[in-house]
Amino acid sequence: MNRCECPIAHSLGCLTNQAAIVARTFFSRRLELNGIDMTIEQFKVMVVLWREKSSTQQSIADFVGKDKASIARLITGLEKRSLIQRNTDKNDKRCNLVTLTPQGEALETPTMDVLGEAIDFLHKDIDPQELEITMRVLTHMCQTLNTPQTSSKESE
Amino acid sequence: MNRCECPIAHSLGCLTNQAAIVARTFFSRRLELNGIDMTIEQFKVMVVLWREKSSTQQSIADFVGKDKASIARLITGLEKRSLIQRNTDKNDKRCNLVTLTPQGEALETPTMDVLGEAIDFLHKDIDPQELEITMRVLTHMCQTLNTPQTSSKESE
DNA sequence: TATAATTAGTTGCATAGTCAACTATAGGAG
DNA sequence: CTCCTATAGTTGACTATGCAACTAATTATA
Repeated sequence: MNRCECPIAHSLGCLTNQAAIVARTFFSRRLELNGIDMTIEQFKVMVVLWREKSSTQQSIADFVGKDKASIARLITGLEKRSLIQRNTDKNDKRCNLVTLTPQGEALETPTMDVLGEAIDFLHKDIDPQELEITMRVLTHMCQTLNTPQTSSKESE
Repeated sequence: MNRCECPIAHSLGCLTNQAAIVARTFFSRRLELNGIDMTIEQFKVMVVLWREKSSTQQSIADFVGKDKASIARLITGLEKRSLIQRNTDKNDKRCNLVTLTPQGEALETPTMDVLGEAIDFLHKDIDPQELEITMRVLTHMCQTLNTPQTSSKESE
């Protein structure tokens, strides 16, 4: 049974959701097939660290758009896999400074290669102009729906 | 910090994911603001039941594209909220026939109204032609990536 | 300076998803 | 009729999410 079979798939909301699920599953399997033991969420955290080298948990949370509790648990998972280290910041003892281990650093190239291949595979038979329009519409969608919905509790 | 800030947001995969998250959050808040105590996943199950009136768990799973374990737990949640009933099928005792309670039926109109409003809000300032292209690209994406990835274990 | 407010992180709770192992039922082959 | 297989559902383990309550550290303020 096709995964796009959802009876309310005729809205952008539902369709993006289905597309996101298949994209996640696809990339996740790609990582697995290439022997990379990393979930997609952990991957996102790693992307931030590969760029920033060192970061607090809160700032990672801001980057990937999740709350600090989720990040704390993801970090714990990455720590178990020995891909990152967590150390208290000496200047601000509230903060943990998250840094890569050598193993974590070593995974950058192979992992980003898998990402590149996955993106190529996905983009290759989409008309460039239509792709561009789609990206624009989705970006617009993120911005529109991200606006707090005047529920008086996110007014700040 | 904007939720589309993910540093790898320049692929369709990542963008769809972000868009899906904001769409889910948006709709979820809409339901909440309208006093409808239902998660999005539960909502999807309800949509199937509003159409089919009665369904086995497996067939719901096929419709919404999740595995039977997920559906079993969603159904349990809906049962706790007294929106559905679970009864063994007399003709095939392996199956549970899931049916709506009066409360579950009564929620159809208000809930679908919220969905309609949410879709209108989302679609209203998107060019119809660009919307159509986007839907087509996303549908194509679902089909392309859904194909088993020749990993020799999904060969059947 | 002492108190209040803010910020970073952790933890518990509820929901959700996948996979795998399991039970019970059903249906087909011999 | 018995055995084998397939199917429906349940449950446990693991990962993930968001919210809220909590601690510890920091900063602002009175």
